[in-house]
Amino acid sequence: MKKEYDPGEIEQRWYASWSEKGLFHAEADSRARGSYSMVIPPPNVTGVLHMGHAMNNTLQDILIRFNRMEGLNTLWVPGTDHAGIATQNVVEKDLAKRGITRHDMGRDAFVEEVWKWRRLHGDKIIDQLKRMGSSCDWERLRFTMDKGLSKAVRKVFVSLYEEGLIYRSDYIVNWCPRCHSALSDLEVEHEDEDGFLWHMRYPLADGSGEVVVATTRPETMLGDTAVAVHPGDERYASMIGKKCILPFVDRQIPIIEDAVVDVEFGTGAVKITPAHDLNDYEMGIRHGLERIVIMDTSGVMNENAGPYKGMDRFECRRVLEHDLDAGGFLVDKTQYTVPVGHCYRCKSAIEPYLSKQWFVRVKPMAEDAIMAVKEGKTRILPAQWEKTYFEWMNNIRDWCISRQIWWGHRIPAWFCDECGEITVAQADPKVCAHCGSANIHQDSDVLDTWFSSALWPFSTMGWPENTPELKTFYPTSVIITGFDILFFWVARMMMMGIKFMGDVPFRDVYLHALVRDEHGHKMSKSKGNVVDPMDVMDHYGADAFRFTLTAFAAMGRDVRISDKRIQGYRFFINKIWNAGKYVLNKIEGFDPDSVDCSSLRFSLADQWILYRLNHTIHDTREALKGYRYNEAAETLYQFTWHTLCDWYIELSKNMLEGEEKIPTMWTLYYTLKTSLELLHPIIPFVTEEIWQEIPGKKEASIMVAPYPEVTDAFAFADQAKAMAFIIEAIGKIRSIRGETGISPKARIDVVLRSNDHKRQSLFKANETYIRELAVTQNITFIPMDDPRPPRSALAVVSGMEIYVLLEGVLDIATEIARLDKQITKTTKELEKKKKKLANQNFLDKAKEEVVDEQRRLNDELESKLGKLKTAADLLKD
RNA sequence: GGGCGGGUAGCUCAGUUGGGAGAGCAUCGGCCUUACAAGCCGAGGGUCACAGGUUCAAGCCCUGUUCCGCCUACCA
Repeated sequence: MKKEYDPGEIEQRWYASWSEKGLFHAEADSRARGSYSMVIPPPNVTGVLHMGHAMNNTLQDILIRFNRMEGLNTLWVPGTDHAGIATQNVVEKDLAKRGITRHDMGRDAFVEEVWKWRRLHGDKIIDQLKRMGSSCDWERLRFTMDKGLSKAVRKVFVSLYEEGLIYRSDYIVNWCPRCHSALSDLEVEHEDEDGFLWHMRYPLADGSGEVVVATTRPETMLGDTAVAVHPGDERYASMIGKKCILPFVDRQIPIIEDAVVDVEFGTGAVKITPAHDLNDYEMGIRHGLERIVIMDTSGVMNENAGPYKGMDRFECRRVLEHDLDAGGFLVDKTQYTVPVGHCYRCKSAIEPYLSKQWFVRVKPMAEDAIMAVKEGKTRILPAQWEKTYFEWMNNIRDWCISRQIWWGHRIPAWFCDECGEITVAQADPKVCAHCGSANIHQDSDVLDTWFSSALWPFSTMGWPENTPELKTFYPTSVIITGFDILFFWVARMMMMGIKFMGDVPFRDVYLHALVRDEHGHKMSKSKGNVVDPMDVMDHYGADAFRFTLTAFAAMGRDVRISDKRIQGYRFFINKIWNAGKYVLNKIEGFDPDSVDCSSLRFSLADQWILYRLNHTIHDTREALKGYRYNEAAETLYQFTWHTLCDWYIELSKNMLEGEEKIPTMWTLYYTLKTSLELLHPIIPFVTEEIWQEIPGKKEASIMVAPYPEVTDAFAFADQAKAMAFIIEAIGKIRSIRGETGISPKARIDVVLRSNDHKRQSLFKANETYIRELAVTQNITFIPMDDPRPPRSALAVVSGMEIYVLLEGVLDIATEIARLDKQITKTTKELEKKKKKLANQNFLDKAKEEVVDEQRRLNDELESKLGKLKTAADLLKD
């Protein structure tokens, strides 16, 4: 084995090996062992791996590998998402470089171009996931525009349509004038911007006065069809029913009353533009108002805008303001913060726009999805997200699913040019279902990308066929994803899964945090703070990267990735490597299969590490089962480095001779192997590399080795406690050495003074540990009747005093100072304890075991303090 | 406007039934001890945002204040 761990070559080699052996594959066999399944949140096919993916896939892979080692029939379905608008934008940009627009090509050619793009670049992110070690079943790789998935999409659309849950209607939608498409409410990002509130006057038609309205969007006045005031607003009572004149377009519009109007806001009179504002649209329906669309699909003013026709909407605003002012219509203009919606893809300002769109009536499905969580059929973790889920589900509005783009699932609806009716069908119809005319054409819109994603947990398993996959693996065990797509995706999968499969799509939902930069800022290209996971892996290896993400994945908290931290865990990987190297070297030629471990005479140190290992197994398993990733990582880090390496391996160096040799070799072998298996789900590569070198009979890969289980055979609680005393003593002696500046090489003499015979014999029997790890020479045991050794440093442990003889080793003054420091510290602690125990209420009301514990600690501190004081006095004389 | 999360060591963060405040990095001192200097041994450092309350006991539970972040919203 090489001196330093080199991840690059090793990671590549093992991934290929696992793949060749078919270890990622799961068969759909419901008779087999229990099953465990997951579907990947499909990354955009245009995507490149970012920190979010890295986090997401690491957490998934850990659970997949853990459960696979548990012996479950474990499936992880991978795939990619066609990502309608995003992908179309990418390909359009590509074409633009060649001076071509999609309109030059036409729809069919453009769609073919996107497929071509996908074939060329679409698997990049898949390769990156492999680089991370993701153990997906690649034989089952799916794409949301696959034949099978497209079939599922059509089936769902047609069913919902027939049930009346999908309908087509005029409505105000979020329109992106750049993408030329409607967007769902979720695809709009709101942001407060500095704007203005314009007050403008509309003269009354009968010349009896004027009404002043306030608006943040003066250009929409061109589409006004009413002015509304609150019922009973005395200021305007006399105007109700009258008409006012809209400047520039000279339209007469009524003044109406509606309870929605806020008396306090602005002038208490609001202009109503039913075709360009949702509120106004709804008010328009209530009052039967005309709807005048004043812009085209690019946000350019149309013929209804009269003299402003042909102007961009923002240019129109500027010109109109000038004209209003010039015409004496502008009363006031004040600074005002206004929330503006932006397209989540291209960031253009969203235009509320009246158009005909397809919608899903989601209320009934939302109710079932709420019930499923309330009844515990699906658990949402961390639990605080449940509330958010309910909140959204309860206030859900119909889902606009049509998009005016070309890349995506075409809506399976055909319009009849003869009778005007709509035919919705799974198979492309030849004639209109209503009048039989062959003169039909398909709706040009495609479906919202999330429509197909909503079906992902069952469409990837072959639905609508009744496949063995569905039987074996549905519902999936858990979905792991970022909280940012709880509504986009998780909620909709819940609705669709319950609707079409009759059961929830997953038992658990685990929502992880966002990965941010080290200062807590969201990573973005414009900020230039993006850390590329591929760079990280090039530098530190996939294992170090995965371990970092895991250690940071505390439930419900943002993750701040920092280079330093990754480096720290890179060192940890190297530490494991070196421990492996040490153990393998020491057990060379050792055949673990020839040893019956139940007949081995384990040393105290052996028993101690086996006991600690048992605990580590328990804690790690519990943490993983509870999605407490950071705890699992922390537990294993502490055990491997600070228990196994710092203590046991050091202790083992003096136990590889004589009768201790075989038990020590076995313990080294066993502890290393088990630790690697425990670590494998988090850091698959380095663990496999070392594990393969371990002697003895074992599985073809650590990937399919059984995950370690707690065993009664190592329930060495008493021995572990005894060893802990020795470790404590070694620590105390080392501390004295360190603090008083005794040379690390100087073998010192130590006197252990105690009347505790058991303790004395324990230390006598295990003298070697102290001699080697605390670098001592003579260790003398004396009873409490014997006088304290003069000119010595003192450390107090429970039931024993430890004296380090200083004669000729160092200056007494240093030790006096050291003791004084400890006396101060101990006195403080003791005071706190005394105060507590002096409180009668505490003694009366606290649990008995708590009081006893406090008394014990008090006594211990008291005795320690006394000893320290005596020792200090002695030295001062 | 509504909702959620957070404020713990210089930095990044743990701390799940309330009972002696932790880790990593950074800092300081000492070590090339034959697995590892990407390492080993030792040390220093915190009125757990602030103010109240509950309790024998609060980083943890309750109320209020404040600061930061996020989500959500049809206040023109």
